[in-house]
Amino acid sequence: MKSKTLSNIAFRRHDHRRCQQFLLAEADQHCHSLNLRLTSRRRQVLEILLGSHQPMGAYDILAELNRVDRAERIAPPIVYRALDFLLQQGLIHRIESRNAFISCVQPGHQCAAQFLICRDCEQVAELETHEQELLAEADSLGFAVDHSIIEITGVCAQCQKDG
Amino acid sequence: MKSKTLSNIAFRRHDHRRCQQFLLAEADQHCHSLNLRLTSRRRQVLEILLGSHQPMGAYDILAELNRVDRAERIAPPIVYRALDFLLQQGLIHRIESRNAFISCVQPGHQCAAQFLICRDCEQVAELETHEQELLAEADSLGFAVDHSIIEITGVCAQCQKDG
DNA sequence: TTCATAATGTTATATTATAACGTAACCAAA
DNA sequence: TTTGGTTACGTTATAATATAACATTATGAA
Repeated sequence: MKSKTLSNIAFRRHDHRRCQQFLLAEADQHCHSLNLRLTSRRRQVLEILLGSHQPMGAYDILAELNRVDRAERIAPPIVYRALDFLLQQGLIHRIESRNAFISCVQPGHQCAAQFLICRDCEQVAELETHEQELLAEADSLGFAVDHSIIEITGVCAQCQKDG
Repeated sequence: MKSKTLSNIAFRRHDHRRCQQFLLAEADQHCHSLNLRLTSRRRQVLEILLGSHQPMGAYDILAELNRVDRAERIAPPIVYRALDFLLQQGLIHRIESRNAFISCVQPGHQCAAQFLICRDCEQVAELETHEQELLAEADSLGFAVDHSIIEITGVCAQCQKDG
């Protein structure tokens, strides 16, 4: 239990709206500084994810878009393209074991993230710890790492109490 | 780089047939000792996966079943059920980031496995290392771990040479 | 043999994701 | 300010992955 940065926002109280605004501003700045376009669609999808702090499926996001914008009938590729962009920029993560997406609580930190996923309340906590050992190990095998996925499923403290 | 057990079978030469026979025998024994039935369907699916040492999609397995058994027309649920059984017994793993399945090279070792996935040759190496720190961390948050997924994507040494 | 259970088989359908192609917005250079 | 290249968006259709629901068959204990 050495250097540990815990960001288990999902499992704590916090000022949701404020957090959301802060992360949106960070996203704006990130894209602006790289001369990338955080278009209204992309921003809209990011806002939806930020409004949740829980993983959402692509089709959940789609439904939300269509709920808000009742005139249009938005189709899957639009959502998937926005998600791809946000993933590439490290503004969101994909939870592989859930086919779902969640906003990143620490954009710009290289986002080699780890998740604790409660199978009861479905909340997800994002950790940011030393995975150096693991990566060093890959390295010692001559394996050039692009991307790592660490997803730990179980039952969170709250659900254990409630259960 | 402390205690390391490397089983990157995919990235080494080995006697494939012998390895396959050994793992099948282990599976038989495992199920027998727990009074579980490694039925012919389950065994058939395991054999297909053992014959590959690479991840296969459920529909790849399905196609293989239908290729072998030309009389029948096997449907998806049959494959998924066999896969579920084999997963529960820790005889195979699911690679979440690929929607694919691969035989476990160390059945019975609790199988908290980690994978190095080459995005070039698509080979997968299974590591078995200390993920104790990570699990200890989850524990320190009061999180009761069921299952952990660690999947690292990149380029293997061989493909770096070839590339 | 009979019954309960577990496993398999079958049909239909749900869920997740992408291919392919056309249109609109953006922006730099003429 | 047009032109043309590029990037993003929109649309239709369909591919790939997975499961629900229910019928049938096999297994094994009473």
